[in-house]
Amino acid sequence: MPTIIDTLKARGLYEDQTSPELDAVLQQPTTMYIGYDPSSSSLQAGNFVAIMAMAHFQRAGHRVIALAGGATGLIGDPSGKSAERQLLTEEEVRHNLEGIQENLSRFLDFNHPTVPARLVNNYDWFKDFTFISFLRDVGKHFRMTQMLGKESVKKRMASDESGMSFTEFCYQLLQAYDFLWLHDHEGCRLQLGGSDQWGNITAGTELVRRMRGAETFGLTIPLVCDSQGRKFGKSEGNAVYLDSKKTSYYDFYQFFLRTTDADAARYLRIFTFLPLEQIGQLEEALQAVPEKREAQRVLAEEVTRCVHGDVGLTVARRASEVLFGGALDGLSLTDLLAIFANVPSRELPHDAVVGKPVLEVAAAAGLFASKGEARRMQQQGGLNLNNQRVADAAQVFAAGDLIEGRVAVLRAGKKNFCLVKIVAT
RNA sequence: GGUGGGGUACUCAAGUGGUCAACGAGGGCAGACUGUAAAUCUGCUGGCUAACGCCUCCGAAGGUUCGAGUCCUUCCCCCACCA
Repeated sequence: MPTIIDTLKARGLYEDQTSPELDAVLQQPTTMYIGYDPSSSSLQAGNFVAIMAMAHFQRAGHRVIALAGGATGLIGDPSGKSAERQLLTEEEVRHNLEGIQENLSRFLDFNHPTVPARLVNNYDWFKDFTFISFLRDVGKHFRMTQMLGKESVKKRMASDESGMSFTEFCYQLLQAYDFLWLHDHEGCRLQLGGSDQWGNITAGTELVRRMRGAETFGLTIPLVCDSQGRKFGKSEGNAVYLDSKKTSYYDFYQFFLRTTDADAARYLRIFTFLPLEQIGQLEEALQAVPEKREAQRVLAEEVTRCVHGDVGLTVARRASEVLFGGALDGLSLTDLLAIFANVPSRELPHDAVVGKPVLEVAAAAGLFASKGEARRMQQQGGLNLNNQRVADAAQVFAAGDLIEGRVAVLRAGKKNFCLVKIVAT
């Protein structure tokens, strides 16, 4: 019978493991955990890879624990960072944890009859830990040479401009202790993480071995990049979030729909639960008739449905059809509002819109940061009103441009839409 | 605490008295071509302005000067080594 490791490998979710014996251990249901950084109130598409790996574990009958780094988030992980990072306040972290919990609930079954997922916060076991007892009980088991030998530490020490603070240096102790705590209290034997977490994970297995004489394991998943080698999950310079308040259904769907051919099949394996045979077929279809973009479409639909449900998918799909369909003429106000419910909009008084230059309205609506930016965009032919190019810089917003006297659709470039709604003054 | 090196726009990075809203590269955005792809080509990338131009900007605050990113003083921060 294929193990969870075989599944992960086949889907491109496997990078490395600490010991070959892990394969045998995973023949039995095992408790594993993965840590999330609460530096944002919503998980990003970048966290997606880890979440999928975790979901595969749960589907394979293992017990999964999501660890929110409420305490470690107050310190900051130096791994993969070139510079010291900003510290979050305790309130910020608390707020962010709530959002993360909500995000995770869409992938993990917290009510599973036999192996319900758990969410824990390491602040709970760190908050009453005193510095002295931590040094005595935990610090004793760490050797300086090993700590200094960590890749994340070495890199920073060798850097000309960044260096590293004691606080960040201690991060690995905290993460190692997490593993120990979960081992003791939850019977956790495996930590999963991104490949940049290798050093922190081995610090944990090492600590458990020294203090408890027990063997624990680590498994890393690859850092997913696009075919250009760029880190996955950035769109127009902004991260793609799982929270629809931060990234709309529409933008979320579009992000996946715009996937490059070269990445489509790989993303399908990583980000969906579709059977590998079906993905193989989509891959062939993409070769044969690339312009149909079938693989991208399925990818966008699957992922959007998983994260935002059927409702989110419907909204995103309808908006996409309309926005890439041409003229908006036949649409009623009700339709428009429904379609654009999830697209950025701005409410403006009638007087600030009708009779004003379109450029000014576009800037006021928040489509551009300044009038100058709006002008540049217009000059380059990238400004559209109701899907019609604004060719004249001096064009004035006419009353007739308002659909049913209430809304108008502004667009910058191909894909940045903004709905202007008129409010009564 | 001492010595040396740094802090310039989204990032990297030039710039050592005027020609600097600040070279260059990357990134980003837009247009053309396409398939909402890739590649390619072109343009844009501090604010206000139709434009002339005005304003803000080079870690912070003062100062010298007709004129300062560039010189001086003090302060803050980062890095390395030493104590």
